[in-house]
Amino acid sequence: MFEPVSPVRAYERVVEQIEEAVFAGRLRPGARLPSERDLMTQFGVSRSTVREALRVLQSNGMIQSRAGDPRGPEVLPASPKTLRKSMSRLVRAESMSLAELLQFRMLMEGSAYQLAARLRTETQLGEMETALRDMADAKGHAAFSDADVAFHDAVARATQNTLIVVCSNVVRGVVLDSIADSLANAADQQALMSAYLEHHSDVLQAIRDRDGALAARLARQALYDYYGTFLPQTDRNLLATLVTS
Amino acid sequence: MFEPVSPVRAYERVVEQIEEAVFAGRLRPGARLPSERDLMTQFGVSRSTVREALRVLQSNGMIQSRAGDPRGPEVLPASPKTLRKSMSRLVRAESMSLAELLQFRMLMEGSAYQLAARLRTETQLGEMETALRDMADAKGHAAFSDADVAFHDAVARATQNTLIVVCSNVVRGVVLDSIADSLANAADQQALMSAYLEHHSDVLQAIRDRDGALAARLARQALYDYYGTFLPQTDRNLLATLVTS
DNA sequence: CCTAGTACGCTGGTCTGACCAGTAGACTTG
DNA sequence: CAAGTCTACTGGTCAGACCAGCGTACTAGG
Repeated sequence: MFEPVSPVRAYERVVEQIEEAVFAGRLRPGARLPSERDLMTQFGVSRSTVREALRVLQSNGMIQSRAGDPRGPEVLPASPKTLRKSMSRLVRAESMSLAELLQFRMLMEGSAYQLAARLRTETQLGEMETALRDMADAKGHAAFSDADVAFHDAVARATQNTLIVVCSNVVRGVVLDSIADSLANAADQQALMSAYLEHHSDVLQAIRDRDGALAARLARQALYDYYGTFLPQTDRNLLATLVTS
Repeated sequence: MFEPVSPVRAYERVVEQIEEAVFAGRLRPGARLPSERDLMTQFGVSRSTVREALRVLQSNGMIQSRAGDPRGPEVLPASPKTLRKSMSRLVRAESMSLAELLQFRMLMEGSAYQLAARLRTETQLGEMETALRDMADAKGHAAFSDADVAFHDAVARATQNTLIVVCSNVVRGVVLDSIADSLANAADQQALMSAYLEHHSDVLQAIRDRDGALAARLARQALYDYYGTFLPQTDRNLLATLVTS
């Protein structure tokens, strides 16, 4: 019949007020908050309380403070970093398998590529081509990976859906988080990379042809071939059925 | 050539150590941390530092503390709550439209339903039927919504992919966050609900028949019909093309 | 003997006041 | 006018204090 109530701590109200100001646009990214000592008089609380509030905001990625900077804490632009952090955390806590992550990514990226094939503009096609060329020219693993990210981002942007862009990015990051070391030690990196590259040029062609179904299938195939090598056989079989569907 | 370094604050190391203990399983959900005064001697820092560390952990949803409880701060089980919070935050900050959210949900849920149709067991089919019956029997909006959640969860679980379960849940939550008020004031709630219900029983039949493509299409259709009424016409047209693809 | 009620010892939440290293910008110096 | 120095303030940390709130152990009453 009634809802349980919990006491509202002082620092929570400080957080709320600052959050509200950010969301309402009164505090834009790049703006500076008053110093802790100013905030403490403005809110009428002690510095410890202000500091705990700022700590929360900082851990949420909303502000950043540097010791000594007379300009005060900086309001940061929204970033998917915290999203990625909390997803990574959950993946670890629930001990999700790489197979699950990969399956999810295949599903999501498949849908995204299908949509992208339909909506892509010539400009975006150009971005994808550039990224692909960068991948081919890449010397080290880092450069290759950067170009890869650029390619996927270009495709995601072609969907004209910000949430798809963000989530693709985040999920890719989470997959990489949980595989980074295996990837670095992979025996036949070179072969893997060139196969991956070839797949992507096929994907690009499908997107150019506005063949969404094909683009989706090829994207799933590329993921399967690239990351599947790190999976145990049983998981690999499970994902194989996803490639063609 | 070199990476920029930032000074590591004391409270960050405290956070790291406690996080590490949680991830390594040395601190399981339900366990209690030492009191702040104990932690301060164990870490060799002041109470303010300990408190700022605990504040960060609390805002990440890893612990919870109650004033006066002699058992100390409680380690919480991992929960998608923070994931939802950070996604909601991002949606607001990037001012994503409802159309984008819905499009994303249609894509993701479509894929999930397709997979669920293939993998569902008889038990899960039973869970879906129960949820559907609860929806039909539901008196108020709250009960209806609860049963709806149960249905979607049952389908998500049928995919046997934890990440799909979590993300479906989160995205549904985010959509509801950004529409809750419109939904409550909807003129023809009753008609909307009964149409929604009918769609779901069709979806269930498709899942029962293991017809993934149909299940996906019907799921997208249901979302479109239900939430589409809250969209401006142009956005609605955009999503309409998604339903049949 | 058991139960109801109370008192205690601790908890977290908040405040005060202090010190330090670090930074930006004004200020001085060549 | 450019180089370097100085200073006033910043955030990070510490110490010590007080309060309300919670469990528990103890006590008084049945």
